[in-house]
Amino acid sequence: MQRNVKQNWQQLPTEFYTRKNVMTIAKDLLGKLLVTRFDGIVTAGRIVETEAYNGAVDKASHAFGNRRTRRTEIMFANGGSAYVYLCYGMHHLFNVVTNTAEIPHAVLIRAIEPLVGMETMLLRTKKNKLDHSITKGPGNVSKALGITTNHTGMSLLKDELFIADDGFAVKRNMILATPRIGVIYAEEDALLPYRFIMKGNPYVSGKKS
DNA sequence: CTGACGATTCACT
DNA sequence: GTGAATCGTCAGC
Repeated sequence: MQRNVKQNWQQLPTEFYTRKNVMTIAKDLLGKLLVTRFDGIVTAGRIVETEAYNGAVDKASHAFGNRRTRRTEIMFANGGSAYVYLCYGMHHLFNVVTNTAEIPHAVLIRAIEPLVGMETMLLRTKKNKLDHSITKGPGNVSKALGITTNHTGMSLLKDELFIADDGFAVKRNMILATPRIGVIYAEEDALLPYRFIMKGNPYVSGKKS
């Protein structure tokens, strides 16, 4: 499998995550690499779809109204940690905690384009063919990269689970902002353009292949 | 302790 | 387009 892979990427520093505007961070995460190195096995992909969750004032956020529970506690930590939770009893959704302590911002990574460790991704997802479905949608991203709720709270500044910049340049006209997926319960906040996608990328979730 | 439900996915009509 | 799978979390009693 993938061991000792050459790293021409630079891990994002804490200052990337502690910024105050979560929509800006969600946009800046497009084009970056989400990397896992569990048991020495590297898998990575380029982020092509994200969603911002704007903390206490966002009805779509688990931390709306500063609601603190065992599950959401990590969102109140300083930026740069993982928030992973179980959705529908079977899907592990990976989020990046942002802003400083006590401000529960987060960015959901909804899709990546596989770059490193595709064989491992195929094993984890029990697929035998590398098609777009392997990392399209937040549940599939976590499955392919081996991320589970056991990783919630993990620091993104260490070397098991992190995000990196490989110099890939994302131009403004490559990005599209849309309403978020699956948050109709959020009433007026459901329509906010807090979802960011790389225009035309085949790994972006939603309609068409 | 109990029940309702979800930041989803996939197979099937 | 519709519905099942599947279980941790959380509000309410």
